[in-house]
Order: sequence, then C-alpha cells, then structure tokens
Amino acid sequence: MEDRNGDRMRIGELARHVGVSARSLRYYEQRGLLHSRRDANGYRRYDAESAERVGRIRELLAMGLGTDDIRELLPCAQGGPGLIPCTLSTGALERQMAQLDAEMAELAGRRAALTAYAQVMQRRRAQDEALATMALRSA
Amino acid sequence: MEDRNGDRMRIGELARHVGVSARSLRYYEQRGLLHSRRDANGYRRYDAESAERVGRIRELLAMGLGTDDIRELLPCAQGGPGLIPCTLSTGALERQMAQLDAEMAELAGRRAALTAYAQVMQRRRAQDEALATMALRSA
DNA sequence: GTGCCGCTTGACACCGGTGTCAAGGTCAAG
DNA sequence: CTTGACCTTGACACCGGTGTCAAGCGGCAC
Repeated sequence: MEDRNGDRMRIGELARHVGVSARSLRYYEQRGLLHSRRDANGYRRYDAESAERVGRIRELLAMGLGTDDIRELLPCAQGGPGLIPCTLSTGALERQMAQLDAEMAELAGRRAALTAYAQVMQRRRAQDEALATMALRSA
Repeated sequence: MEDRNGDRMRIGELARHVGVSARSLRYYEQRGLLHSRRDANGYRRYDAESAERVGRIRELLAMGLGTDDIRELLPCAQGGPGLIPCTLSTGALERQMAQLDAEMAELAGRRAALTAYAQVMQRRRAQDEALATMALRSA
C-alpha cells in the first residue's frame, strides 16, 4: 500500500504530459502550489491528480494571478470540503478583477494619449509637406 | 557668449522644477533622451528648453513607450525640421498602439476567464451551503 | 578647520515566471 | 567499464524605470 503505483510519473513525464517545463513544475513546488513524493533517489514522483492540479495552476496563471494568490485559491479550486477557504479566497479573485479593471483603464488612457499624439504628428507632417511643396513651387 | 546664462539650472533645480527625481534625469541622459553641458566641476547644467524636453519625455513614458522608442521619437516631437524623422518615428507609435491593443485584448480575456471562474466558485459555494443546510436539517 | 548640502559615478534591489547553465547523482543499456 | 538520458539543487539573466546607498569631490557658511 505504501508503494502503490498511484504516483508513477517522474518530473519529466509529468512535464511532457501536461506541456509544462520541468523548471516550472519545480517552481510551483517551491512556491507551495504543487506537492510531490520522493523516491529513495530524491526523484520527484507525481500521481495522476498532479496533472489536474497543474492544469488548474496554469488556468489561474493565465488569468494573471500570482503564485501567492493561487496558493490561497487552490484548496478551493479542487473538490475538497473547503467551505471557509472558498469564502476567503474570493478576496483574491475580487482583488484581481479590480486590478484588471484598473490596468485596462490605464491602457485605455495610454491608447487615447497615443492616438492624440499621433494625430498631432500627422497634422504637423502634413503642414511640413505643404511648406515643402510651397518651397518647391517658389523655386 | 560661451558662458551665457542660458543654462542656469543644475540637476537638483531642474528636478524640483519639473517634479522628476534627479535619478531619473541622469537615467534619461544615460539613455540618450536628455543632454546637458557640464561645469568645470563636472556638474550638469541645463537650460530652460531641457524642462520642456523632460516634459515630453514624461508624456511619452506615460503612454507606455520605452526609452528606446522615445529616443527615436523625440527629434520629431520637438520643433525641428525633421520631416524624415517624423515619417520614420510613426513606426514606433503604430507599434505601440498595436501592442496596447494586444494587451487590452489579453486583459479582457483574463477578465472574462476570471469572471467565469468566480461564477463557478459562487455556484459551488451555494451548493455547499445547501448541502450544509440539509445536513443540519437531518440532524 | 569643520559642517553641511549638493553633485558625481557605480552598483544593487525590485517584480515574477521562465530559460538556461553548472556540477553532480542515478540508473539502465551497450 | 562507458555512454547517455534523466534527475537533483543552486544560481544568474531577463525587463525597465526608479529608489537607494556608498564613496568621494565642490563649494558655501561658520
């Protein structure tokens, strides 16, 4: 029972399986997002559940969450009982949504400023060309 | 004429005048965005035009442009003849606008994923509460 | 002479997930 | 035995504008 072959993957296999570099898997473990058993070698062993867990981590990363938020959020994301964790972790979600809104507003502002700037430049270039044409004509 | 007091500010004065740290001013100079004369001391001397130049740099930075783009863009931003520089530098503007659009789309995607995730969690939490209520009722 | 403020250059830290390399251990195949 | 694939930990690089500190010089005021 102790060496049940439930955890049959080493890090390279899991990496290929989920399409994530071994480097990242070690990083996730270092950040407390992913756990592994160890062989007598010291080699990491993963079970099938780890693959799903990595999938959830990737999803949350893709949403722009940081590893700290994800660590807080993961116990809720999986099927555990975790009623209280869930309630708490929505804080991270709301924080992230607010931050995303702020960033989008920031980008929109930049875009507007950039557009205005480009228009000014465009106008000045047209003016320059007109002046050049006049200079040519007078020559 | 050589020591005309056209450049009368040292770095600290200019910094206070434009509201930018001296550190940043030196950085702009290092990146080729801002120029200065030097006293016999080695102290930097700035003229009034430098203040405007710093203002333009700050504007462009606020638009999200990097120092490399700004260096390319500045000769056009000021009143020089620069017809050809202007034509060239619009490349940086368009690049930046395209990048901003891409980033905004990225953020929007994240936001949507996050919203969906939050809804799933919300739903699960409601389910958990329902289960808890039933458990209480049966007890 | 002493103090203090301002200036100089140079360097490290930050943020955060990932690439990449080094130096070394494990183990199966030949 | 050697070779080679795979694993381990640890460390540096990246990006980019800014904060901050160190060590040292300039110059004014006392």
